[in-house]
Amino acid sequence: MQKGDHLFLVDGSAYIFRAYHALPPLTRKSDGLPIGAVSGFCNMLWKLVEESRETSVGVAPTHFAVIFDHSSTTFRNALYDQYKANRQAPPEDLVPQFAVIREAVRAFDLPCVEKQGFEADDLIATYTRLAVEAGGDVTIVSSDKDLMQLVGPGVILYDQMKDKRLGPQEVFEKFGVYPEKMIDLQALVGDSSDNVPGVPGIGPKTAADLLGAYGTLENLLENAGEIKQAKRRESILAHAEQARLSKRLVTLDQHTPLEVGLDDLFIHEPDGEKLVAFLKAMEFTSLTRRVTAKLGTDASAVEAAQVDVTAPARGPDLDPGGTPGGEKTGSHLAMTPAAHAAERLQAEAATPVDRSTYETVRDEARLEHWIARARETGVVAFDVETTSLDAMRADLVGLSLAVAPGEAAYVPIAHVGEGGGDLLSDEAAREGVGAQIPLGTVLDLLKPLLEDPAILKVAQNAKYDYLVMRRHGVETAPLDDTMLISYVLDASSSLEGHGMDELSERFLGHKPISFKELCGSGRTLKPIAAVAIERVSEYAAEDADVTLRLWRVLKPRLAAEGLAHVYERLERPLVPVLARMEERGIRTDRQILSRLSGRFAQKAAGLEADIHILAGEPFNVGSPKQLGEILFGKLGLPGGKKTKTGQWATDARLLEDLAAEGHDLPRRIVDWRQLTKLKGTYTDALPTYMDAEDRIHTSYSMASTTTGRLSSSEPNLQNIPVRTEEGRAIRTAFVAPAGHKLLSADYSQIELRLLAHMAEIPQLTEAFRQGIDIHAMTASEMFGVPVEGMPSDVRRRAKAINFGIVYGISAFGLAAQLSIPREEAGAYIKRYFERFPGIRDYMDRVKLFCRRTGHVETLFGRRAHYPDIGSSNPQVRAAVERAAINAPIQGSAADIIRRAMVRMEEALAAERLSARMLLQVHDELVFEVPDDEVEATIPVVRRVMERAADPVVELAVPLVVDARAAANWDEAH
DNA sequence: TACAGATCTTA
DNA sequence: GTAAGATCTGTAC
Repeated sequence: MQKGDHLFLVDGSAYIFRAYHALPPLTRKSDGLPIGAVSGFCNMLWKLVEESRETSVGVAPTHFAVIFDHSSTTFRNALYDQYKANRQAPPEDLVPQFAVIREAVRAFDLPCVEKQGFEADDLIATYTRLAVEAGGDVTIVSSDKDLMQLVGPGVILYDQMKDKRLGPQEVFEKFGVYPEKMIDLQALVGDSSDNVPGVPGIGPKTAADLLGAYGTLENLLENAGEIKQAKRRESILAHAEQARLSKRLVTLDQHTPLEVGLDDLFIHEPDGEKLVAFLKAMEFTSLTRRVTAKLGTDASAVEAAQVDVTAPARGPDLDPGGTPGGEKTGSHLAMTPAAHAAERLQAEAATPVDRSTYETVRDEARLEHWIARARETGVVAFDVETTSLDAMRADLVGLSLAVAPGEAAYVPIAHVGEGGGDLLSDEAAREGVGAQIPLGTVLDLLKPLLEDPAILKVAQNAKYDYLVMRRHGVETAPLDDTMLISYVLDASSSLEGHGMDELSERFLGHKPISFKELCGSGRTLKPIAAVAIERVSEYAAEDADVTLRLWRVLKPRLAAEGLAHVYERLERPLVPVLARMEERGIRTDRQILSRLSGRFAQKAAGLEADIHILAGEPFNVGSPKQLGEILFGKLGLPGGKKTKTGQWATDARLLEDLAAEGHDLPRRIVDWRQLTKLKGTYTDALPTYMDAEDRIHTSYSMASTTTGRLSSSEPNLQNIPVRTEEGRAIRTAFVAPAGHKLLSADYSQIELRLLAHMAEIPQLTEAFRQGIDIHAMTASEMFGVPVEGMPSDVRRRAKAINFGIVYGISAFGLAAQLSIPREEAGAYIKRYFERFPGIRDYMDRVKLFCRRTGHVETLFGRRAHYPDIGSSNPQVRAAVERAAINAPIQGSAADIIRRAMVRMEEALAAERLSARMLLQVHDELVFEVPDDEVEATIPVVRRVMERAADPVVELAVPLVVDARAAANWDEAH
């Protein structure tokens, strides 16, 4: 929160009573649930959100919260036991609506705040103070006079019913005192509805007069003897202490401990589908119509949500809270998400993991028992044990299940004797390990459970388990992934990763058996199938148990921290999409790679011989250490620099500079390195990944970058060469099979476009709208050179600066990139910021936000945490700041292509196209398309990609996608 | 055998 | 100047 921000605080409890009384009583839904107040509440909230957005109410909110009362007992009861003692119980038909209204607020994707032991007014007072201190403005949506004491500079009260705004002047007109005197006035007048006594015989008018004359309550009480009117004087003298007590009762607590921070109230677009699902469930047809019209959600495509207030469960895929048959968790519906999450963490951390209770399932009856238990709880954590870390090559060895914390089992399937079984027949190998249910039977029994839409399956790194099960004919769904939940919550460069062992130690305080402890490593590595079943059972069941416990701790945090949208829209649905891409793989031409390897080897050998002659002795060219000795020691070449570790630096840029000075040796070393790199990393290595159909299956990691990008490994298909001609030759080996083409579609300048949008730079936005060459435009702005006939070097420099901006530019880095003095680079940057001052403002805003909150956010709300942003080491801090500046840009682009990928399969299917997505390379998607569908596919792919930000973010710049199809990746790209 | 550092590939 | 992963070398264990 900062200057210019605007916080809206809705007094939810007052809202409820107004909605209830404003509507005809006994409005009921078809199933009999009374929903009059819910309806009124939703209408008012929608109207408020919509109107405030259109700024007719005043300034549009940047932060928003709905605040509720949480309990009847507060610190005021300790002061005065009669406080609110004569409050009447709420009407009977209103009671069940309270929980539904909290659901409504969540459906609107608005933060819903309440705290045990505190009144809504105190929370409102605290948020108001914090917002004002941060320099922001506040609109309190309420007409309660108790809140008038908060009105002041930047703080107003808004009465939605009357459409009236109350500032200090309006308060004075109404009560005869300015807001800062409201507390004293209330102390004198009292409040019969809250049982605040006040001073008998003193009403608002008298109180205002007295305060006008005496200034403050305390001054009045001290000098009450001077009051002329006898009755008034005696009453005040007699009730002075009562007035002081009343003052304490009506004074709002501006220092309530908060569980939801001010910055967590940052507003974002409502999730149309979630909201419509709720409204449909409530049968609010006219509001549904208005909402869909506004948000562009297709109501017919959305199913009504399950909102059931009679049972604590809300359906397993929405909430890991009350599961039917699970232990009592309290009526969490009445809790804030944050309180719920905190309670969960405490509960799980307090329950130790006990491996001795796990069961090894060796017959069908017991397996059926576990399946039945899973059906009772509605949630099951599972984990597959296999022969390989590579999901595409892995065979099932066993499988574990957990249905409740501490209630877990392992189902051995393909364990063999201690010898390993390599030389034995299956049957002989399985001797002596005890009974195991045959694989086919296990699958037959588990398939209905794993595919049951009503049973939530939880896994750690679910893509792996999903893929293994899919290869065994099981389409696991719905699926939650603890690794991805952790990633969404805590993506950070300095925090460790999201592996299960790590998460378990962090959140449960428990260290699970590691794979290494179970199977050894290196020379001692033993196939898991050959490890004693009882030991594997403990290990595997523990993994499922821990996964379930982690899920119970982490899942509620998503809602509490406003990250449910990121998880539900950008992570969860991508799991099966990526799994299928990995499963398909891409066809590769072994011959092309082999020919290239030969050519590279020959050329490298020739260069190596030359190098040895020029060096005067044979040495290992691949050793930078030996090379440095030769170049800068023996031959005494100039320009020797040291690396961090004191070795001679021999990187390509340095060698290029030497070559430019006319030295033969460095040139050849650069060439040799390129060839051996291409050979070693690509042409030699790629064939080892090919399967029987000559296809290569990469593995995507969804949780290993701080920004939200994917990464690819084994092999990495996101760094296949493209810049040099020899490198590009490798791309010709990635081919489409007979009758097909490869289609490559990539976003043009997506990061710069997003920068233009996010920083709101008019020149850049306009240039993108008109389709102007952005680097030439930048050069023209900076150097005053007309775009027509611009020298290529001028454009090149501008291009480097544009890239630099996205990377959080430094003079040092730009100087290195352009091989110019640092002073010159610094001058460029200065000039750039003069021409585009909005960029500097934007960067400052991002840094400030990060400093305040410890994180930055993408357009879609994904967070990247930078705990070291406040480092006292200027170099560290500058590096973190650059990362923090880059993350929202890189991350928003990553979010956009994720959205495109999630929507792509359905869009293609809807057009009856059989194109298959194979690869993602950050801003590019590669498809395999039948020859005769290429023409029809291109517009569909482009449309999905170009509209991927809709409807959550309306970009000020167009997204442009270039798409081309060809027989191989090089020609398509 | 395991790990860190240097180097090079991509967006 | 951002974000990744793979390979090779050299050294520590």
